Order: sequence, then C-alpha cells, then structure tokens
Amino acid sequence: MPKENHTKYAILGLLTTSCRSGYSIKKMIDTSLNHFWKISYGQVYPTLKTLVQEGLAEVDNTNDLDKKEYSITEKGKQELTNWLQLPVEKLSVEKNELLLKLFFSSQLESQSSTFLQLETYEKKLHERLEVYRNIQSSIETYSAHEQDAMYWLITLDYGIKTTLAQIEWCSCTQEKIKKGVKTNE
Amino acid sequence: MPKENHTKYAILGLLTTSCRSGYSIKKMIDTSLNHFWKISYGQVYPTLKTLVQEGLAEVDNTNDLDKKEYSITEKGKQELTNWLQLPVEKLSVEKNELLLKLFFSSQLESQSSTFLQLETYEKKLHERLEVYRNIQSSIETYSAHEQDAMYWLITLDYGIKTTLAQIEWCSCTQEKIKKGVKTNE
DNA sequence: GAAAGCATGTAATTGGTTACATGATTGG
DNA sequence: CCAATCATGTAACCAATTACATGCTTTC
Repeated sequence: MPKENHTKYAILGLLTTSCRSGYSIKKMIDTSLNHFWKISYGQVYPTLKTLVQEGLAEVDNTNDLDKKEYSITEKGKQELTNWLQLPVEKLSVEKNELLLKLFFSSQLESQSSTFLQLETYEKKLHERLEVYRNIQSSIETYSAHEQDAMYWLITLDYGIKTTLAQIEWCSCTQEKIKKGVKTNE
Repeated sequence: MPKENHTKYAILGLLTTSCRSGYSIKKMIDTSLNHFWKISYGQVYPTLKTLVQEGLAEVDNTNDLDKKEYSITEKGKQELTNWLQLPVEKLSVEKNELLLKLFFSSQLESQSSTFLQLETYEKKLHERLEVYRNIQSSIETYSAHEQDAMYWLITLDYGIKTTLAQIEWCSCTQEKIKKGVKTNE
C-alpha cells in the first residue's frame, strides 16, 4: 500500500499560486490554509528539495544564493491534477483534547473546572470565527476576480460553519452541565 | 516547555472505567472515543508499561502470564484529575484532505471530479452520523444510570453537531459549484 | 541603529503507524 | 475443527515538530 504524502501536494499546489519560495509557502499555509493544514520549516525545505529531485518543480537561484525561486513543472502539474482527482479515502479523525477531558470529567468532584474549560474554549472559538470572517471579507473585496477565490471561500465557509456548530455545542453543553448539577443536589 | 503526552492520559482515564487490559483499552477507543481519539497497539502496550514504571498504574499478572490486569493507583488518579483541570491551550487543527483538494480545485478543467468528491464525502458523513446516533441511543437505553454517561453523551453530541454542519456545508457547496459552472458558460 | 520581517536550512527528537510474530480461548 | 476474537508485544519506519544556526533587508 503506497502511502500518499499530502504535504508534498500541499506544497506543489501552492506553487501554482503566487508562492515562489519556501518562506512564502510557509506563510501562506499559516494564514490562508491554517484552519485545515499546517506545516513547519523542517518539512517545507526538505520537501521542496525532493520535489526538484523528482522533476515536479524547478528552482532558480541564479540571482542570489540566499534566495531561491521555485516553480512547478509540467510533470508537477500533471501529478497535482492527478492527485486532486483521487477520491478522499477516509474522514479524518481529529484528536481533540477538550473532548478527551470531558470524556473523563466525572472523575472530578466539582464541575467548576469543566465549566471553565468550556468557557475559555468558546471564547477561543469566537476569536477564530472573527479571523475567518475577516479573511472572508478581504477575499470578497480584493480577490473576487481570481479563479481560485471561489474555492478559497468554500474552504473558509467550512471553517465558519463547523466553528459555529462548535460554539453552539459549547453553550448547549454548559446549560446541560448546569442542569445536571442542579438535579443532583 | 514540558510537552504533555495526551495519549498517556487517555489510557490513564480509561483505567478508571471497566477497561483493565491493553486489548480492551484499544477496543474502547476504537468504539467509544473514535470520533475524537485514536491509538494503535504500538502505543498502548509501551504506554501501559511506562505508567506502571511511573507508579501511576499497577499490573496484576499472577493468574496468567498472557493476560495482564491493570488498575490505576492513587497517584495515577491524582495525576489524571490534575491534568483534567489544566486548561486546553489551543484549538486543534485538523488536517483535512478534502479541503486541501478543494483549495486547489481551480487547477482542474472540469468540476465533475470535485463534485464526485463532495458527493462521496457527504455519503461518508451520513454513515458516520448514523453510527453516532446508534451509539447515542444505546447509551441512553443501557447506560443512562452510569455517572460517566452524561459526559459520553456530550462528546457524542459534539460529533453529531459538527457532522451535521459538515453535511450542510457539503450540499451547500455542491449548489455553489453548480451555479459557478452555469454562470461561466 | 535596533527591531521586525525575510529567508534558508539541519539535527535531534517525538509521536505514532504498520507490519510482524505469537499464542490462547470461544462459539458455531 | 475452524474461524473469530481475545490477547500481548516489538522493530522498523514515517511524519512532523522543535530547537538551533545563520544572515540579509526593510522600516521606524
């Protein structure tokens, strides 16, 4: 079973946008793909190197030894579109520390810390939502003409909708716990 | 910065339930925690060993060399409840292959494969939803009396709500793409 | 002139999976 | 008696993070 390396395709994909250096690829992922992908420099640079070795990307460092300009090759484009069409095999399972803690919360004598957990979590979700909405409106005003824009907005919409669902669950859960405590008293 | 090992606490937490062996811990995670946690045998057994070394768990294999019965110690309980109260530092970022593919979908000439991706994904989400609802009703009928039950239902509710949000996003996105195609023709 | 950001990279380590190996027990 | 499930474990490997090291350029 050949294991597919998604990170490789993430980088390959970003080479089709205006990203040309390892640095800008990392930055792009940290800003525009941050709600469904992340990466470290320790992966970016080695991966770029292997992409060149495999003939999927080319590098131009004629001007400056310290600055490299990468671009995707025809073979690379082929490999990317090929991967894009491969069906997504399985739903991802996100490890969620909050849920893990909640799962064992009956071990705690007082629910006050569980409550606090939910409260701070919800606050963070609201912050995240705000960030998404800001990106959304900035894409809508500045990049609406680009052909990628529609798909970028779609992935953002996913982030917004699932975050909203989590926020709802958060406040709903706080209510439940409040009631649970009352009936046990 | 001491790195916390969540997997260790997952196992420690399960030792407070009726799980007593590495095998049953793995099984429990695969069934009841599967929407927010997963683990492999390659982690379970070594972790149990270190838990015993750290004095957080005890092992009893007097009856049978091949079967070991683990239990949590007082020190282990202390460490668990301590961890439960530590605030969750950051929202998790789930790597999502479907979103990664969608993000670069403008590279494809035809949107038919993007459509297919969304369709099969939505189908999988519906299957997942069904599974969650089955677990939900089985907890409600068989384990409602247990003190853990409430928290188990809460984590399940999270799964159900976020899955519903994803399903809605899926059909919504399919509509958008349909319209996008039409206006470009 | 200092700080922030641009820019590239490696080595050590961690967290985790996969494949492999073994064998007992239970139910049809 | 055979298949499924129960049960334990290791070694090789992979993906990824972290910490470290270096130096340039732009902006205040």
